[in-house]
Amino acid sequence: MSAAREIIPVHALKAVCSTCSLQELCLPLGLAQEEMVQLDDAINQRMPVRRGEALFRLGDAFRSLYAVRTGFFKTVVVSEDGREQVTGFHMAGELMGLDAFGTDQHGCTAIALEDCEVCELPYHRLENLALEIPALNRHLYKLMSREIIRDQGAMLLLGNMRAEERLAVFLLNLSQRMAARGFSSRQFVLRMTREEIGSYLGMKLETVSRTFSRFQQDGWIKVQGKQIEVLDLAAIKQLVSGCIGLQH
Amino acid sequence: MSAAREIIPVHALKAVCSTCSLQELCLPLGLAQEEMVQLDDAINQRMPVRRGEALFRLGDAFRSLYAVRTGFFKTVVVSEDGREQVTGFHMAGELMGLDAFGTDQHGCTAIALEDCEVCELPYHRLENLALEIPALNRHLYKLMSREIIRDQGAMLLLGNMRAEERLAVFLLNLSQRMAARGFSSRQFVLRMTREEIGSYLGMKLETVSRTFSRFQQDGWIKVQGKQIEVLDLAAIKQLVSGCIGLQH
DNA sequence: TAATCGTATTGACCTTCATCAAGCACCAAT
DNA sequence: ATTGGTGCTTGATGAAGGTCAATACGATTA
Repeated sequence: MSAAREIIPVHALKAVCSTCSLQELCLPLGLAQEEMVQLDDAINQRMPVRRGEALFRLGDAFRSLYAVRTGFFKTVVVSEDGREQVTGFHMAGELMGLDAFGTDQHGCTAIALEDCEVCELPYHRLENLALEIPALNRHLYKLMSREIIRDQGAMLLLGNMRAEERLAVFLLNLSQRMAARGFSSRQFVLRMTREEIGSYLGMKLETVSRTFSRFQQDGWIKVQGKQIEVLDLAAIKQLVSGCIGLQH
Repeated sequence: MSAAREIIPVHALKAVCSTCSLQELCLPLGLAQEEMVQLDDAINQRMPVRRGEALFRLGDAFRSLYAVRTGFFKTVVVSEDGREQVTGFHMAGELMGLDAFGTDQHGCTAIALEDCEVCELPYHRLENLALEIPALNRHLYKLMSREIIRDQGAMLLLGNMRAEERLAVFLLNLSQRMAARGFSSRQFVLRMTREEIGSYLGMKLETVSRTFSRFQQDGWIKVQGKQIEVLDLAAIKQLVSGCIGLQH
């Protein structure tokens, strides 16, 4: 990304929400054409983030929301003694920073799990625009409440489900989100380590590994390191039937 | 709701945020006097809810936010097969329904754990008012992001902590919230059952009970059914030092 | 006062998962 | 090709907490 980027004239970086393929998954969902053009003006485009880098850190001053354009992020909360909990994984079209929206500090740390590109949405511009465009304001409410519901689903998962069920929910959720972006829902690459999956699901990396192996023995999936192939979707769904999932 | 409410003249139910003692904990926090009067107009006052009744249910059409005036609520999510997860406990000054704000359906069920009174904040009025009063709009953002952070704290708790730590965090959190409302932080009555505590903390009611007993043996608290007395706050804080808490 | 129902406590036992440990696979850098 | 690093797999063992069950308590109603 980087090298070529310097050459592109600034105006070419503008006006993108209105033509962006991620519209339907992202912030401008449901805006009228002219409103979307207004939104374009409020956005800083195509900020690259390299693998391993933090886009923002817990405690940083909150200035902007970020939308993932390409790549994959994790968000984490770190406790004083260093224990780390992954609070979510974020892919193209998803917003990060909502947990700080309207406050002055970020509430988590966002780290790129591969080379990424994000759109920056400066808070003050977004706020002003939202006051002018009721549909946008309402959409922001909606995105935040969706985030709350998603977290509550995760609480249910962490509080009530066994290791097998957790991992099944995780796989299904990932598979659905891949499908929503036009990728295969049967075959995909995990961008995160076993340890990160474990942290998110409240189990140890060894248990994640063992559970993957068991799913493979049962013929439900094929695992080769980070490469996952779903062989028996029905069986996995069966396992989690009756559980509330991790919607996104 | 019922009997007594019909008799009270409507004007007597109005104009309260501006004089309500819960201001500092509730929605109008930080509003100017005149803005608060505008808010008064948008609010329906003093809706009673009897113990055991649902204020709203998961799937109900979302029409209003509710602020607890007096009493104590739990919110729960129910999975298809009937498993129930308590997602939060709510006391005076706290808002319920934020997880549905801007959407059309409630995302959880709110049940009164004792006889309660709530203020109803109809969504359409609140939305219109927020578009007029930027400070109110921003405060709504802030309340929602605080809810997200609270849930993420709960995820950390459910994913990383042992039973003792969870219960300690729970007690400390409750104690602080009592103090913030002018009640004793050393002595209070649990409004919820052991099973509800367990559901919230991701453990079984027997484990809750055993852990309470152990705390009592250690001389940290005195338990008599629902009556709790905190004897050694420092010891409890020590136990959770290094854990991210359940802020509220 | 007794009877009943929901709630709480406590014990005995068992399952699940964490922990500790060893070895392997893969990639990057020299 | 060799070395080192990081991440993954798998096994053996133990601890934490779940499950089942018996009993007690406490509030409400008969």
